Amino acid sequence: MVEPIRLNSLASEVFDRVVDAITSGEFEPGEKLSESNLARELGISRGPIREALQRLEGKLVQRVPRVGVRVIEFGADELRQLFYLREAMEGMAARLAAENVSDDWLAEVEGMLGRHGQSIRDSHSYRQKSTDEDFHFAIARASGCANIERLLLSEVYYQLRIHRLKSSTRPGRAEEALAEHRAIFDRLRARDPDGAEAAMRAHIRSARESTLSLL
Amino acid sequence: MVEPIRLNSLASEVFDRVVDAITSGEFEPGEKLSESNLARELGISRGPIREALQRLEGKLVQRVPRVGVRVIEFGADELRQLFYLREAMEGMAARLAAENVSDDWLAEVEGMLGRHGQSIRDSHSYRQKSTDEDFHFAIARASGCANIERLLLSEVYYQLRIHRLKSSTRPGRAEEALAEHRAIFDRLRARDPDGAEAAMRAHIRSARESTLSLL
DNA sequence: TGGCTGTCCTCTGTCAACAGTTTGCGATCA
DNA sequence: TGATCGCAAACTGTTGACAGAGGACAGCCA
Repeated sequence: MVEPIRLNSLASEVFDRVVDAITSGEFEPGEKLSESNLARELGISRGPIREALQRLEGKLVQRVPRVGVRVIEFGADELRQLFYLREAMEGMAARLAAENVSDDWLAEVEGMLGRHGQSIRDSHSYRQKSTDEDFHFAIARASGCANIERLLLSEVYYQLRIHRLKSSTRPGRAEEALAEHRAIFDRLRARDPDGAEAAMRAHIRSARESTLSLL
Repeated sequence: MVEPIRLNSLASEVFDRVVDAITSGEFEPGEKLSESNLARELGISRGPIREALQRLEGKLVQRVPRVGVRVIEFGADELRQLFYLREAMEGMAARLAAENVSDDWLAEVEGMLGRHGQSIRDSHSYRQKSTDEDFHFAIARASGCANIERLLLSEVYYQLRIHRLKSSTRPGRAEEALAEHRAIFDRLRARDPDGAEAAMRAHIRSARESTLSLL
């Protein structure tokens, strides 16, 4: 079988690069992103740059008409509101997932949780490396609700990554979070929608408290 | 005080016009929107058109790379998922609003509900004319959560309008909805977050059932 | 007759350039 | 000395043009 030729548009390429640059801290919050400069640095014209920056608007950057685009700034208020949104959407995702999950999915996620436990015992941190390993993303996928999956990815998780860049987690929080994940998983395996939503919302409230108490 | 000069960008103008055209039925679901054609018809270049269409991506249109943009098509599945998202976000909005609302806000919304009641007695329909008169939008505003307000507006309400274009409501649904709105309002006035969220979610589930049963 | 192929036209993705606006800096004046 | 004004540079919003890809249609071959 022949490999299909991957013809990413320049705009998508720029989009990915800017997301990486922002979520890795290369571009700092509040920093101005000039279309002309980016175009010069990347060696392309301003069109694709404009397109990529516009796709990021409201997610990772803010635009001021006739002035330009800056990396979003993140205060305690914004962070709290982000957790509210997350609680609402992920709670619903967990509810829907509880109605949908297959035995295969449960087995896979159980393995993931086992690896997470091992990782914590090794390093006492709980940083997910890839989205495939992300428990929350797995539930969003399993919800079968394309809207929720898309919005969580594009509106919530990107912004969360910005915050995680410059904040540490409370000692012991990793173990707590894993225990809460196991509680959610337990309700998913029991196919208990109410319980799954309640467990997920409790988990996210707990993460919110833990995060905000450190500011 | 001098009125600030309103200098809308062409892209915003096009955005508004395309939203109107789609939500009013001038552009039908599935119809292809050609950048070149729109540019010719509106007498401007393709840049602002591209920008406007891109802002609508995922909301009212879908883009296929190298092919173009079509008006989003709306099946029963998509509609159900839209109601799930709505239930999650508006439920949370009602909860937050119950913690935030001022007496002034309550008085204003009580007046709005009174007008809605009158409108139903007159015409037996429950079509909101403007967003200012929209009960749900008022709650989203009152939540004080900018994220939720923005996403409800841009992701949910636009799509709902498409659906309402070509679907009738069950006889008697208007009265039901108003009664449910009053129940939500009652919990808001009592500053009861749990009750407000529960009432809102019950209302949206009820709307979902009523809507889907007609397909 | 049915499917494949080549051609033409239109459209999207990208680029380079122009006009008007914002911003920063230096000069001017009280 | 401090604030204001004017100018120049840089940037955004917009335009028109070009290259390559997709789609329609007619002609060709089995």
